[in-house]
Amino acid sequence: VSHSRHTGPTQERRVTLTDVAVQAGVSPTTASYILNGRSSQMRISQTTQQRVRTVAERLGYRPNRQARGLRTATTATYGMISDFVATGQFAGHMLSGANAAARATQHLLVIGETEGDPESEMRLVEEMVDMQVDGFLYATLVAKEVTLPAVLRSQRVVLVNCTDPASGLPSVLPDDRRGGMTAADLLHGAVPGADVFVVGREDEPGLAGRLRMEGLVEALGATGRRLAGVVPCAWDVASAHQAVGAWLASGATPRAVVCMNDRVAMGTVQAFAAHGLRVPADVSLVSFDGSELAEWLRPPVSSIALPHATMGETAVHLLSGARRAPGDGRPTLVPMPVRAGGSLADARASRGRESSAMV
Amino acid sequence: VSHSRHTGPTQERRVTLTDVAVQAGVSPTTASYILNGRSSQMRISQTTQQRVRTVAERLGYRPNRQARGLRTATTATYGMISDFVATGQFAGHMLSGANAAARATQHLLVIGETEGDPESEMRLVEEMVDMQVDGFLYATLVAKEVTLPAVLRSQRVVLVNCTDPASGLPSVLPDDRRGGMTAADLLHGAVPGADVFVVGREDEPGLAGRLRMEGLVEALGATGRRLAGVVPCAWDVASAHQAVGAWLASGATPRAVVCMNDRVAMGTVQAFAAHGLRVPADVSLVSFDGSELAEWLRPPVSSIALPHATMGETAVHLLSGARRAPGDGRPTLVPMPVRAGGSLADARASRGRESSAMV
DNA sequence: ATGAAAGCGCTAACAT
DNA sequence: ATGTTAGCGCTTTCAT
Repeated sequence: VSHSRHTGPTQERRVTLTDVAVQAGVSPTTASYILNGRSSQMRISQTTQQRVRTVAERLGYRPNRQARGLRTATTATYGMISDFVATGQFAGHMLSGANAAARATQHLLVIGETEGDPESEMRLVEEMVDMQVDGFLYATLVAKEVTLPAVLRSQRVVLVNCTDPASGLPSVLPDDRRGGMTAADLLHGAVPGADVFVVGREDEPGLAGRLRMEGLVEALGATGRRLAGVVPCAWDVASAHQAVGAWLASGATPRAVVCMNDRVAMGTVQAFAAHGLRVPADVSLVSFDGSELAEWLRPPVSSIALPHATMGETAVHLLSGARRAPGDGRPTLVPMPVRAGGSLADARASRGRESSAMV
Repeated sequence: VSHSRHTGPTQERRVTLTDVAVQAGVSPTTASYILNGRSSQMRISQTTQQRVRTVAERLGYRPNRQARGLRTATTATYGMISDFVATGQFAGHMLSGANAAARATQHLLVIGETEGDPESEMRLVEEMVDMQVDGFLYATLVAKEVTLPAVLRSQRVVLVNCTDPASGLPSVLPDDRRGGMTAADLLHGAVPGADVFVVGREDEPGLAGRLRMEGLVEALGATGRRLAGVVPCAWDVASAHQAVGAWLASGATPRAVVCMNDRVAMGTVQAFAAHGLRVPADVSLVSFDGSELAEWLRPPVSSIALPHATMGETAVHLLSGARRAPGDGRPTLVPMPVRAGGSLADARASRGRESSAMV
């Protein structure tokens, strides 16, 4: 090995497979087989294997992924196209889950934020295709139906938090319908007889509102109840605060409320506080999202969580594992776990203490 | 063009540079120069240029980035190593800013979440080095001093939201010190004579607490005031709620408060409400972070924002532009903009109306 | 049980 | 003003 000239720093050349082969006294072919763990099918002697491995280790050999990729037309990377990654913590959780799952198969994640711009989206996808990512995650901030951009049609792709029903492409969605049922069950457990109200418009953009409502109504029906009413408002703090405030001012005295998301829950809690309604003593509350915000409220609000991390993971598994499942087309639904807070009355406590000791 | 056999779908081969060259009747070299916009220095005739471009367009030619990369030891990607991307919305904003800046130079972003595990971090970096990313962004959730992992020493790298003082490596940090001064100024404008209190421990992990405090004290001093006191608590909602509650219960009647972050502000506001203190009529409030949470509080809290998106952008510019600025070693400080809420008293209104019309 | 040789698609010296 | 040639580092078919 020649030394660099004494001017300037040594520009270390990376160790190549050939370097290893030469040092170990074998051909690159042999070295390649051994280092890729295919030596058994090739019947290479134990001693040679050991020698090559040792040399590789000593030299600190690391394969050049571009060279390998050029040969195999793969990259060990997945591309993730998302409309919004800066808004809320949802994208972060999805990314986190997807990243973890990708790591488990030695893959890296390339990301791109489109900001909802089709032009930008197209360019992003094209560049990722050019670099030969092994597959795409196509994610949206809000759960909804989409039409997959044309450039992605010919790619291996899994939709996350969205579906393209027409295409039958694999997709991963939160199970909002069942989530709605869970909400009903939780309130039933807390305030058995009570009328149930919903805060938040059903027809907010996206699938969530409709599905949660469906599940809620169905579960209520199963125990012979009906939805007592909806306080319509946009799914944000200020709207909920205002709408619930007006509702209470008009004389409402709710005992069981479902909030369409945690921001709505925050506005609702603010309005309750302003009207002297105590949670959960006077009114029980359950919400959706499972964000940190729910924990921060007084009392912490029980929330049915959007399982973004799990969705990210699941999507990557779909992408990597299962040989393109026989295009059954039905979305993979991920259950929404309950993040328990203190916003649900303890039915046992209010019904009397016959059944359990005090806590 | 030959058709595929009638069994199975057509496996379209990608158009290569050679395809274009052949179709245009030139050599790959010529085509390469033209399509890379270097035809002028090579003195290639206008007609040839036009012809090649047309053919490339017609064939839908797209360069194979791995092939190019193998040749140039380049990838047009940056690697971003972050400890936590799922926690809070900060990582999302940084990613978003970094992504936007990277896009502007045709670069893609490869991300990796280490979860604070050095082992995982090392592997992530190694894999990114193997794929020959053109540079690294090394980011932390909490602003702090770090020691750059050894594997990254030899790489082009910019630290984001952290510094490695010993190394003199380029880094980007929020200007928390000046942010502290801004807080003092805002309160001075709102309740000129009032004693100023801080909620939140100064020695929370990370640089932010100390710097904000420094700036605050300095700015107070500049107008002949002192910090009236600190309500020490962890930087989260529950701690702040509890600590401020106890403080008020002991008889405190603050008129000007700085909260160390928006979660602390939330707890503080909750405690104020519980004690009948109105914001901003009774007490003025300013906070740090500039998160959505601040907007959601009643009233919205004025917050000095962590400029994560700008930091991400800046870091990418540092990485791509400036030929490794003469290792001056001082961090690039990004200003923290004020996100105005309604938590600051209007001093003019309370002092009388001589100076301005009512709004 | 191992090696020679070809080639992935591109760029860049070096010819003309 | 354009073409020839070599080679980036790896995998893989085919020989031996």
